[in-house]
Amino acid sequence: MNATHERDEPDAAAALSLLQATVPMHRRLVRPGEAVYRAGQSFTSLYLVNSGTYKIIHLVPDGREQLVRVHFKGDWLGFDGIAQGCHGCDAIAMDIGEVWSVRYATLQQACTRQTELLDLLHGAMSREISHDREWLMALSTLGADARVAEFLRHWVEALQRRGLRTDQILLRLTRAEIGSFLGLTLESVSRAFSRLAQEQLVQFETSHREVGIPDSQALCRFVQRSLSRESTAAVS
Amino acid sequence: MNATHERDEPDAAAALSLLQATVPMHRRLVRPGEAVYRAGQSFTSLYLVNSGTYKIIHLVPDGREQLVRVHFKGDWLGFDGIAQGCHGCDAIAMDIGEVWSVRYATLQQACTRQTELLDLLHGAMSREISHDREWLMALSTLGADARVAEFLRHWVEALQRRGLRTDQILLRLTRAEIGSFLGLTLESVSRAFSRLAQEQLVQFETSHREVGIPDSQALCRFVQRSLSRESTAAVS
DNA sequence: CGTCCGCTTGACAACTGTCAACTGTTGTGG
DNA sequence: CCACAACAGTTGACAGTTGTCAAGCGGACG
Repeated sequence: MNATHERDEPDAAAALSLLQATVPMHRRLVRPGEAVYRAGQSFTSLYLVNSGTYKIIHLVPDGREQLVRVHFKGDWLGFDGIAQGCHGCDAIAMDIGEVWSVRYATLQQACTRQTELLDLLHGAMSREISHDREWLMALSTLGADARVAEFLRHWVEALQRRGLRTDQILLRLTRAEIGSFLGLTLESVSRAFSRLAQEQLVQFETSHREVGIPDSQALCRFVQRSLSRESTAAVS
Repeated sequence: MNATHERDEPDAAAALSLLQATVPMHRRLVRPGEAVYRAGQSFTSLYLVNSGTYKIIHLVPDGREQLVRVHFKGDWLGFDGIAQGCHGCDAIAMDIGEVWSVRYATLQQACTRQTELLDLLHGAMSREISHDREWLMALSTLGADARVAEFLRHWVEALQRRGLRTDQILLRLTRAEIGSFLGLTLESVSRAFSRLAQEQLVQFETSHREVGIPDSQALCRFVQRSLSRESTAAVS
């Protein structure tokens, strides 16, 4: 599939094989735009991503939608439902993919026997919490250009951990969706992309969704510089 | 202590008594400014808050600090450490309080025997994820005034769930700390408070840290109104 | 009593949102 | 095959919000 010979993220591979070995689950194929689950739907199962890309969105009454998060292979979907008993967001497939659904009750019982499974689950939830916190901090400290750069950096990092190519990434999101995630308007996202392109940090080919990343390190440096310039919102 | 005769949040009380009954733990008293754990410190234990208020902060190299979250009785501290093996933030006591520390390895073993404990833990982590997501959305959609209102609303809600008085709350945070949490400058926070006071949504007594909330419902309405006015950052 | 610190307020600058025009692509139907 | 509409994206001009800088107030504490 790619130049690195399917060297998937260790965690992702381990999670998938362990789950396959210990718990009964249901493989489900999804098509672009199809929902894995929807907000309000009662919580019964967790979903482990085997392939594809998924967006978590929150629908506001007006019909507008807010992008909350993007998930890749090895990620779990649906943790938000455990506490409340129903899901708070929609999980939508962005391309053809496969999720493995596991009944939560079953998983719970399996956890009492398999400590590795418990580790796996807690690790995934913990990572989810850390990830959300990183974004909380990013949103409260970074300006528009740096937010878009950080968005790309995270995407690249996610692909990197899964052994996929990172010099050319395909965002299956509109500018408006990216903006709704970053707290910006679509125009601000577009301008940010233009400025990043001017600084040679990204390149656009024929499609505006395909982003060339010549040097992912340079993106990190850009975000770091932006952080150190902003003495903003700091204490003493 | 208060008019409602110590009617604590059911969840919090249940969590505390269940933990006490099933797992060996260490009661630890903390004083204002004392750290429960610090960023970089290796992860060994989780901490369940028995009393007091705690802030989770992230220290940036420059010595500046970023407020990430505030915790109350019944909340767990330290989930972010599970995946990475060390804590990513500092947890600092804001007043005198008591936390119950439980070795994670021990807790894990106990979970294999006590399903209720597993439920409890997963519920807490799930709630943490939902909570962070709510704030992600708030930060990307709300203006300055609404963010401050939302901040107060959350604080009130947290006290309400624990059966404490909510008409008069004591923020143990400076304007700068609130600002760092909300992605605003201390001046913007101050101005937002002034505008909320003008609209009779809050009242300030002698101290600027004591906030009177005559009608917490009105705060909700204010945030809702603010949301519907902003067709911002929406998709189609 | 004086200093330090947290808070408020004002004036101005910078950034982002709003509105509008325009380009380019895609898909549909004549 | 072309005309057309629909849609994603870019760009410019301008307005609104928030950040920056500066001044001043008042309580806490030595």
